[in-house]
Amino acid sequence: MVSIVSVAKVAGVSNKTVSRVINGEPYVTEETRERVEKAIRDLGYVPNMAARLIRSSRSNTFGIITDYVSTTPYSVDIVRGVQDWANANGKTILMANTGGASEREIEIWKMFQSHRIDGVLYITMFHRIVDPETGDVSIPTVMINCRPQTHELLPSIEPDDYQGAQDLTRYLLDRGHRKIGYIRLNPILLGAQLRLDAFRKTAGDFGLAESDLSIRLGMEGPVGAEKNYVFAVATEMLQQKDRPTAIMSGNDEMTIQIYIAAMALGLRIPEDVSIVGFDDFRTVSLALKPELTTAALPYYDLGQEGAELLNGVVAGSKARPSSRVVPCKLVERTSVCSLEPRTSGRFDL
Amino acid sequence: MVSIVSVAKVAGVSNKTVSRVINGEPYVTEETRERVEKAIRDLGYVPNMAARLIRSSRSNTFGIITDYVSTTPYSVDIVRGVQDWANANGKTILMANTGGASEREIEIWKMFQSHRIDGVLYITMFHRIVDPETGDVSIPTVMINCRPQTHELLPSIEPDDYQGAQDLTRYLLDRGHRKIGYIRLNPILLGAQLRLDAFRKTAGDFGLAESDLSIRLGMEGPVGAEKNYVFAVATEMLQQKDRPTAIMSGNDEMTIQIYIAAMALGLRIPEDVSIVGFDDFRTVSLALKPELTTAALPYYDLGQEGAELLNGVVAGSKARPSSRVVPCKLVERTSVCSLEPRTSGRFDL
DNA sequence: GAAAAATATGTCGACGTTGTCATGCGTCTA
DNA sequence: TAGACGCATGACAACGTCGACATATTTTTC
Repeated sequence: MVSIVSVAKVAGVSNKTVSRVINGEPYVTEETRERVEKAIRDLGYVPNMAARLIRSSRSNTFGIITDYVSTTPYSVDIVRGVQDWANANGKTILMANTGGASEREIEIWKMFQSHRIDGVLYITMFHRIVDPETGDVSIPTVMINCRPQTHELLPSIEPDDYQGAQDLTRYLLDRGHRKIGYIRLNPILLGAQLRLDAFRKTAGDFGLAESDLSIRLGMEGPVGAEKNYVFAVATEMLQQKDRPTAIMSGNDEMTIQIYIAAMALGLRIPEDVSIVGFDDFRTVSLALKPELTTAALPYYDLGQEGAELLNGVVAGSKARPSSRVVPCKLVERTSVCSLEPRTSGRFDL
Repeated sequence: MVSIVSVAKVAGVSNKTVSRVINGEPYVTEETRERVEKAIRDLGYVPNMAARLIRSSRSNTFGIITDYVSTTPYSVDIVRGVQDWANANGKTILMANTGGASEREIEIWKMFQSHRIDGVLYITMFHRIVDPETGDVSIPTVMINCRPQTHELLPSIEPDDYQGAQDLTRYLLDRGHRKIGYIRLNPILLGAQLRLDAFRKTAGDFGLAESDLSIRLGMEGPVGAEKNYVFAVATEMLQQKDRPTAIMSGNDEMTIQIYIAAMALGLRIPEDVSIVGFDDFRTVSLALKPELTTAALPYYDLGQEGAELLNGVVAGSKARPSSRVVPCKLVERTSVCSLEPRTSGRFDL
C-alpha cells in the first residue's frame, strides 16, 4: 500500500511536508505543494484513516444502532438523513442492528467502543420508549424516534405526533366536517395516544361534543402479530345511519381497509366520506385513488437533526439533555372534500 | 484510553502476553490467562481496531453503497441481510449512499479506500442495470439487486423475477384460470420484462392463446415521477363482457388500485376476480382484505448471499464473476379462488 | 542424565500518521 | 549590521497492536 513515505520520496520532501499538504496546513511553498500533489495523484495515494485515528484518537465516526423492525418501511429515511448529514460534514457511519436482541446490543456497544466511535445515534423504527442496553460503555448518545424511560437522561429527537394529528383534525374541521370518526392505532405504540389526545382535544376545543366523535380501536396486540379490526370497524362505522362525514385513521396502512370498506358499501371518496391517514407511507398514500391526504412523519429531518445534535454533544456543548420534537407535515391530496363554504380563519395562524 | 500496555502493567506481564490472551493464542498458563483477563475486566479494556488494522492491513470491514431511492421500501431488507451476516462473521459495516449523484459515488469509493475496506457491496434499491462509478479505485466488489452493463464483469446477485412470475402464473393456471389479465410494471424496471416474459411463456406453454391474455401497461415514465394508468386500465379490463377471471399485476402497489377498481364495479375478490401481486410489500399485501397472494422478493437472502459471496472473493477464491440468481417465494394468502376441481399435477414438481 | 523438544514469556521494531521541537533561510527593525 | 522575526522544512517520537525472534523454563526422549 502506498503511504505518506512513498509520496515523500517521490516528491523529494519529508513526510511531514506531505502531511502538511494533505491537511492544508500553512507554511508550504506553492511550488512544493504542487510537487507533492502531483506525487499524490501519480501514486494514487489515499490517507490511511486507521493510522490517523491512532495518532489523534478522534475517529470522526458516528455509530448507528437500529432495532430494525421493518414494519414501518419509511422510517429508514431517518438513516438516510443521518448519512446525508455525515456526508456533508465529513463523518463516517458505522451501522449495526440489534434485531431486538439485547445481548446483541451489548456486543454492538463494545464493537463501537473498539472502533473509537465519537458518538452513537440510537434509532428505533417506530416511535417508542426504550432503554439502551449500553453495557458499561459510555459514549455520547442521541436517541432518535424514541425516548429513554429511566433516570439516565439522554437527549432525544422525536416526531411531533400531537401536532400532526392536530393539523389533520383542524384541516377537517376547517372544511366543515362536524361528525368525525377515528380509528385508533395499536395502543402499544407511543404515537397512538398522542394522536388520539390531539384529535380529542382539538375537536373539543372547536366545540364538538364527544358524541360527534366515534372513536374505535383498529388494532391491538404485539407488533408484528397484531389483531386487525379495521375493516370491520370501518364498515360498521359507515353503516350507521348518522355516519361520520370524515374518518381519521391511525396510519395509512389502516386506511387501505377503510377505502375498501367504503367502496364495498358503494360510498364514494371523498364525496360521501372524506378520509385522512397518518404517516405518508407513499406506497399506500400515492397508490390509493383518490390519493390520500395525510401527515408525513419527518423521518429524514429526525435523522439530520439527530446527527447535528449528536455532533454538538460530542463537541462538548453541555446541551441540556432535553427532548426535541420535530413537526409533522400535512400533505394535502384529494381524499377530503369541503362540506360547506370554508369557515375561514377559524384556525388560521 | 486504556491500552494493552496498561493492562500488562496491572497484570504484571508483558504486553505481548496480553496480546496473546486477547487473541486466544496458545502457550499461556491458565493462571496467567486468568490474571490478564481480570485486569482486562477491571480496566474495561477494549482492543483498538485502528491499531490492529494498521499492523495487519486487514480491516475486516465491508462497505455498502446504496442508491437509496426509497420508493421500494422493503429493499432495505437487503441491508439487514448483509448486517446479520456481518454480525455472525465478525465483520464491520461501513455505509454510504449516493442519492444518485455520481460525483458522490466517486468520493465514497475514495472514502472506502481510505478505510482500507476489504470489499464493497454495491446495492440498488430496485432491480436494474448499473455501472459503478468506482473512479480509479479497485476493491473487490459484489453487486446486489443489480447487474453491470459493461465489460468489467463484477459478480452479481439478483432476484429471480422470471421464476417468481412463473410460479404465480402456474398458481393461477393450476386453479383453473384460463383468461388472465396482466397489468405491466414500468418498463424501465429490469423486473418488468422478466416478469412479463415469464407470464407469456408459461401461459403459452400451458396452451393459452395470446387472445386469452389481456396485457396492458400500468405505469411508465421516470422512477419517482411515473404516469399511473392502473386504475383506468383495471376498470376497463374488468368491464369487458368477457373479462378475465384473474389479474396479475406488476407489483403490490399497483394491486391496491386494482382492488379499488374491482370494488367500485361491485365485484367481489376473489369470487368474481382473483388477484395476485408481486413483491410482497407487507404494508400493502397484509393490509388489503382479502390479504394478497403475491411473490416475495428474496431481499434478505440477497443480502446474506451477497455478503457470503463477497467474503469468498476477498479471500481470493477466483470465483467466476457469474451472476447468481435467488428465487422468489410464492406467498399464498386469500385473494385467489379455484374455478374448478384442481387440475392437479399439471405443474407439480 | 544430557540432549532435544515443547511450553511459557519477553524484547523490539514496524505499521502510517501527526504533534513537538529544531533548524535554516530570508527580511525587517532600530 | 546585529538581533528579532516570519516562513518553510525536516528529524524524531509516539499512538496501540502484533509478528519475528530471543530467552527461559519445563517436559520428554533415549
